[in-house]
Amino acid sequence: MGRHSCCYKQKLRKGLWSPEEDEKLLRHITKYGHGCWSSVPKQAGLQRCGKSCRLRWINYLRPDLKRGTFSQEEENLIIELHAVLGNRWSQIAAQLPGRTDNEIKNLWNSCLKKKLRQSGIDPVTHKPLLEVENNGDNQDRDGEKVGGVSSNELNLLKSESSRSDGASSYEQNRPSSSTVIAPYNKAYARDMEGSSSTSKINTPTNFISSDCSTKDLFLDTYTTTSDFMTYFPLHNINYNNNNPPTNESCRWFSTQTQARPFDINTTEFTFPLSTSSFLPNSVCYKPSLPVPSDDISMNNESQYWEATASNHSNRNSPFNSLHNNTSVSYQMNMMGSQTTEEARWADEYLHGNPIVMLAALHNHQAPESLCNDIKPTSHLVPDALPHHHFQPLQTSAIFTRDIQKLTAAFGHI
DNA sequence: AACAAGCTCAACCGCAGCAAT
DNA sequence: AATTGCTGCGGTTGAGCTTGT
Repeated sequence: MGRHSCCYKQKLRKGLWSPEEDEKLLRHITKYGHGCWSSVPKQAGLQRCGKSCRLRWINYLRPDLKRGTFSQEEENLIIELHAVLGNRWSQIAAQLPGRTDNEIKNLWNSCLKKKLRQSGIDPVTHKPLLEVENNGDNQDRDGEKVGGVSSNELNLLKSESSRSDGASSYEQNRPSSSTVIAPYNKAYARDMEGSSSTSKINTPTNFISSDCSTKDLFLDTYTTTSDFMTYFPLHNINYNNNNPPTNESCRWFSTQTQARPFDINTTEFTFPLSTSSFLPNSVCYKPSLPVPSDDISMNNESQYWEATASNHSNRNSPFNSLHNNTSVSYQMNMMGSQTTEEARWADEYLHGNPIVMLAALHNHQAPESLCNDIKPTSHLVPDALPHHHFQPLQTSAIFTRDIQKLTAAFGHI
């Protein structure tokens, strides 16, 4: 590489670690802890720089690392979190115990990105590829390189050139998830004010600052999503006093989050929740995920898919127009290599995704409209919270309760 | 069998943020 | 206020492996 590096300067060893080196480092850290990383190699008798030791420990030697391939649940969670956090790998990794940011980054770059593309979803924006491509000029069909620059890169360049505040391009390009989470922050805060279950929760003091932007709430108050998720007691989201959590619904969460065990019967959850937990039936991913059996109209998969598909003709749905649009998009994609299931998956990803859906709710916009900052037509966007509109779309009583809960919590989102 | 292309993953790099001086 | 050192992060590289021709 020929570039300057601390290892080069100090003539230290580089490259793969030998078992002996591993043993030395492991023994040293086990015995003394790492303390100041820059002094570790000397103390451990290694010809490495501290940075290299730290990396080796974090990515390989740490005893709490989970080895092996990623489970489907983990992959799903990564995709969800990426939609919210973008390439903030360390924050994503914080939600997956035993996984490193490097590991997740590698998985994303080698596998998940491709999966999303194949399903017609832009891995950068988490929007339909065609929609993304329609916004650009010299872009190919599936996000691959055109003239040496991928469509995603073009998008980034575009957004980069159009901004002046110096923030990362992804902040603009990605879905407005920060504005989505904020209502939950508020709802949660209000719930927690009168809750007896706050003992274990370190609720941020400026949690519900009314003049604070939603972005501030999300990104500043909770410096990370992991904070937000960690603080978030599930039952406060999904149920109100009239609808306490049932064993059945709890069982659903167990299946959805089985990668990380937690006690569903405790007063609150202390493990970081998947964003999909907000909307249990949203089924953001392929329907290999178990469909809850306890909920209305969700008793079998075919029924669910049927309901979702039939929504496209539901004139009352605020997402009617976008459904039609995306259906066309996916059908066009399917003319390539996509299967019906993939198209459905992509459809579900967008229209069942709690992030996108709540963004729509919050801004009174359809998900795509929200992404594009296009104001929806008024007849599609009722002023009141459209409870009934979501039922056919989500076919989820729990989701409806979520909305009611939010409405009860702070009225007009 | 040989080669190329694609993929995976460990490791390196530069940079930014922070604290100490 | 400027400098220095440390840490953590995200982007990138490249060796080794797998798969396809």
